[in-house]
Amino acid sequence: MLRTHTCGELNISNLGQSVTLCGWVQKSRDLGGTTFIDMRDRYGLTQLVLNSDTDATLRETARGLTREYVIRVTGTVLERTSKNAKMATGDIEISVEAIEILNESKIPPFLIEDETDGGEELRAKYRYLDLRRNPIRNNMIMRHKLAQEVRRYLSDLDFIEVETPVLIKSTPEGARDFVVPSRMNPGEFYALPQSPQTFKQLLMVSGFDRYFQIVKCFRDEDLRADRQPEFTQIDCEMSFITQEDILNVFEGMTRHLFNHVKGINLNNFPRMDYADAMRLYGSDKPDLRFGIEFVEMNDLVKGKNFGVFDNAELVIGINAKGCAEYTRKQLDELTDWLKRPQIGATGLIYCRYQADGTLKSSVDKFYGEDDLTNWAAAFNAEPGDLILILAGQTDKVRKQMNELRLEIGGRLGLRDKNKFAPLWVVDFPLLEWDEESGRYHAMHHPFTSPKPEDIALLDTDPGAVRANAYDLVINGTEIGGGSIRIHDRKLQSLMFKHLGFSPEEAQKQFGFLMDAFEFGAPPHGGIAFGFDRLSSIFAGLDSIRDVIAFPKNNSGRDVMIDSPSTIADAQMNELKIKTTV
RNA sequence: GGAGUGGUAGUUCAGCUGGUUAGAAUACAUGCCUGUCACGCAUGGGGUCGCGGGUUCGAGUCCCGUCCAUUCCGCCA
Repeated sequence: MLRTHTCGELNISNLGQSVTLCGWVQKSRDLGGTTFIDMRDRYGLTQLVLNSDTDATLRETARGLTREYVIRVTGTVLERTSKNAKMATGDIEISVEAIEILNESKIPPFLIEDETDGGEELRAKYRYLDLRRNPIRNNMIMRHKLAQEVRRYLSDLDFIEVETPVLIKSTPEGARDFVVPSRMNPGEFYALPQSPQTFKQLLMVSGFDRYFQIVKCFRDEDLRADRQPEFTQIDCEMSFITQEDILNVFEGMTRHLFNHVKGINLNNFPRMDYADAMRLYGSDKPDLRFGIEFVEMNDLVKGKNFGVFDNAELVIGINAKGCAEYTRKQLDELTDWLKRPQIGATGLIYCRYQADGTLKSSVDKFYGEDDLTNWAAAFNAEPGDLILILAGQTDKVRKQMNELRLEIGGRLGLRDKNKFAPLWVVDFPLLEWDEESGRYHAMHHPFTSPKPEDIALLDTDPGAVRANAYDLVINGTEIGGGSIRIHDRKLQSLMFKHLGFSPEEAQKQFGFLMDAFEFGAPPHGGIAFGFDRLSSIFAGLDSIRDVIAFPKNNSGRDVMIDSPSTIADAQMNELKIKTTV
């Protein structure tokens, strides 16, 4: 070992000891007669001191040290004459007796400090320097703890971690696959898994009973702040269970993680039907850190000759508590914000419950005081509140109101990063109509089982069939999702039929799974958590990039190693990939 | 595929209705300073204003195109 201690552990109890530390030069402060150097490693910061008692050539060496030099220092632990309460090692300093320069460093392009001056792009290019900073390193440490606690919790419940293949088969369902050419099978391709879904089901057929894996998954779709082309899932599956068992085990896991990693004890997670989530919040992942439920107003507003409301399929409103003070200008800005193409509302109608108890709406021409009083009652509004109303086609207006609700919640400071509101959303629809392809798609995936009592509806009203599917939502982010699977060949075939597969296609794509179901497949189900998203929520971040050691940018590029990149013609030839221009 | 925002010193940014030599902070360099810890003080170096074209007597600023970054919509079973 080149060192006797780390830079984070020395304190007043070490006084007088001769120690050797290794680390990076964080900063030096040369006061003329005295030179202070802050030395950093993963564990902390220790101050070195050189003064008139120090050897002259040693002081000269110390003056030549600039930021990020890697040094090995031997000296004696002294009590500081002026202590620094803000530092863990602030009571002591090292009187330097020897300095060995282990490696020099160029001046880094941005500050290696908690509050850096570097922008995202620069930090990404020099990610190894960014990872030296406390906030990013702490994210990595927290992520490690999360993974460790996941393994501990699940292992204690007899789950077994099994690795599944990364080179698998491309399927047409779901997201676009990343593909890998096969040199030994010219013209053929592997696909990288979007999830280990079929493998974990086969492990259930194999009798593994309880499986999990912390595993990389891949989707070749456009990225977002919370979406990377390669991401990590906590993938889980259990046999001989009901939906209730899955919810209990994984609610337990989530609470275990909050308890052991953040020291937070969460109450029992509420549950909500998909239909209620859509009706009350316009979203299948409502942020329950705050209330503000939708109020449906059709009965209150129809038939008063106001065309916008009369022609609308749905009129809904929310009560923005205490926002009656909003000026006309603020409301116009809010309206413009709603009209942006990303949201696409056609207009915003409001009703102020003014401080003096009177009601004033933007549609007073059509609605009298009695009407507005009824509105206020429906919203439990009080003086000082502002009712915001949207009208239109049901799905669209709910989606728009969801955006408005989140915006208002944010403005009212109700989306506190230190508050955690988990929610199970259950009873998702099995199928979802897709205009583009003109057929139903599996809302979750094609292996999800329908609720037995709804199977009859498959032929008459496929969109109304509910699935044994569930999502775990925390603070409006989908953290996990799963389902009770189909374990019967006949039912699985029926599903593929409803998804527009011919029997031949179904056999070609998923025959291996349906064949397996014929050899004693147990009833099973599972769930997968987005590990990056979970980590980002624990870290209080909106983006998952800073909980990933080496993330990709918005275009799927790694700007540090500069990938993806072209390959040599020889490689292309070997892979039998034709180049067409 | 679409919409928004941005690109000016190593870095983060300012730069108005187009007008002298493009600024600030910080970083960096040099000097001074014996208790700093955001040390202080003084001095200094540092710019293809993303790239290409256009308008104009004159473009960092206006227009067109393009590239890059970022956020969102589509997409993501």
